[in-house]
Amino acid sequence: MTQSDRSLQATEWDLLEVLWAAERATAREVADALQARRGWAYSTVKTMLDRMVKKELVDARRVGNVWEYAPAIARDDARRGAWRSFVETVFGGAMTPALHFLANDAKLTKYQRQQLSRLLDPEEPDNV
Amino acid sequence: MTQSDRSLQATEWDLLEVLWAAERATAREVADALQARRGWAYSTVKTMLDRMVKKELVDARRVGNVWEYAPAIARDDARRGAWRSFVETVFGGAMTPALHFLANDAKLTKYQRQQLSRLLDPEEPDNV
DNA sequence: GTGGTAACTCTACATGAGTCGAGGTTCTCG
DNA sequence: CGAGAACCTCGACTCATGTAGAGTTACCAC
Repeated sequence: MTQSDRSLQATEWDLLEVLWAAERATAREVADALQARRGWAYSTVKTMLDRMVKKELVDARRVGNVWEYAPAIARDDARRGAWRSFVETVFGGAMTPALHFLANDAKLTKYQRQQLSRLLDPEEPDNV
Repeated sequence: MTQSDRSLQATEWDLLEVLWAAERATAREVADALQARRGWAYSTVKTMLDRMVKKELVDARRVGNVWEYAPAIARDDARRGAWRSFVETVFGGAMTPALHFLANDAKLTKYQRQQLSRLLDPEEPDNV
């Protein structure tokens, strides 16, 4: 249950990025951060934060007369979820074709391929 | 321009899958295919198809008194676009962290890692 | 205690996705 | 030709997302 199914919206990622970076932040802080790079008004950010609280994507707590928000989900979990849902919608959930695509058709540069390859086969193949 | 920016919706993938598989199909055929696996009514499918025509995701042509639809974009292009937008929203567009994630945190099975590794390093490294 | 300022709440509206039902048009075949 | 079936068009409704202004409250400095 909770929120783990529905994958995040692009804007939700934006908000969460700020929170992951800050650990926690007041609505105003988040708003300022996003005001800079997205031009959103305070109330826009506040609304989004509150809606995300309802979805259990962020936690809110009142500190004095100010609201403080913190991410309710871990970035890695969010990323895994996004990857899962990517494979799900784009490849009908089939991992093999997805990997095949990445290796052959994703238009990675030579360097990126090497990089990925190296990451997959580390010199010291131990710690699982 | 055209549609290449906005990434496809999950339902749009469903519709397109049918069209990619069939090369082209009448509204009714698409509707039947999706009726089976999704329970959508004919008019639902028709509406979606027509909206997708407007977005230039599919082509439509009248054959006799029936509409025929065909994909307007290639599946591989759609997949590349989806991958691009995945990296964009989930990793802020940074490919390196994205690859790092895939190699380390995506919870691939050992077999899948091997598979990917093999795909990246083919025996015959020639035809670019 | 009063004004100013920062923060908050509430309500609202537009757009897009998702979802049809009702009713009109066109074949088709007896 | 007439009845049914098959197909299509239109309008419509709900919910989520994106976006924010206006008005209200809380707090601080004087």
